[in-house]
Amino acid sequence: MVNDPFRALSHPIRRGIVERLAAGPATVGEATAGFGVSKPAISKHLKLLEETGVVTRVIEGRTHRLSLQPDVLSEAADWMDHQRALWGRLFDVVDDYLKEQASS
Amino acid sequence: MVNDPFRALSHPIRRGIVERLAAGPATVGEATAGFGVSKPAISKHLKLLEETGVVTRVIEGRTHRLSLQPDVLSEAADWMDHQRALWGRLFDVVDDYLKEQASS
DNA sequence: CGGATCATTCACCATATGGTTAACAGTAGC
DNA sequence: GCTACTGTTAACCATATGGTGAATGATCCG
Repeated sequence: MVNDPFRALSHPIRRGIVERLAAGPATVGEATAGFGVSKPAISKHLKLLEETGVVTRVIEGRTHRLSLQPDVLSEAADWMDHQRALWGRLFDVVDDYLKEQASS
Repeated sequence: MVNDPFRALSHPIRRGIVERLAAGPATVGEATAGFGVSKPAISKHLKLLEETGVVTRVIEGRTHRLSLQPDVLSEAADWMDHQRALWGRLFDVVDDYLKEQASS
């Protein structure tokens, strides 16, 4: 995981931004309104989202248009799916283990 | 997202631990061998995994048995799935947008 | 030109994260 | 009891993260 999308998603404000961009591209103002932090704070979150490749930016005049980069997020989604497939079989294993403990 | 599983997954060593525990419960030694960091470093990662609820620990004699807590990871997996469902429709939107730009 | 708007960078601060070595605590086994 | 083993805690350090107010850059519009 070169770009570490999980690092990008490890802060609630950044997840909020991703949620809004999942509905389609938006400007910085649109994508980040109402988080209750200052603009420099927002700028830093956007910088990290860009560095990790989760978001791309196109400057249009004085506004910046942000877009989600699905490929990078898919890395994270795929990893999660893979793990879930494995731990799905785990419920039984844990069950067995607990029963074994209870009977000993 | 109270326990912030994404925070737990934001470090490669912690993801490595989760990957191993996805195959079933293991002791600290088993789950964390070969990461090339000291034992205190491992202890800290485990502490965070426990605090976020991703991993639970049962002390058995002098070893600690670690287990994955699927519910907490499911929160993250579900969020990712939800976002993916949304951004899946986005490919077309982005396509349209790029075409519009190219033709203007 | 001059002001309003969108957003960033600068300088600064506090806390979190990630790592180390050394010491400690508990358990197992001879 | 003593030693080996499993793992944590303590003390420390460097860097990253997350926030602020003030200043700056760039564009749009009257």
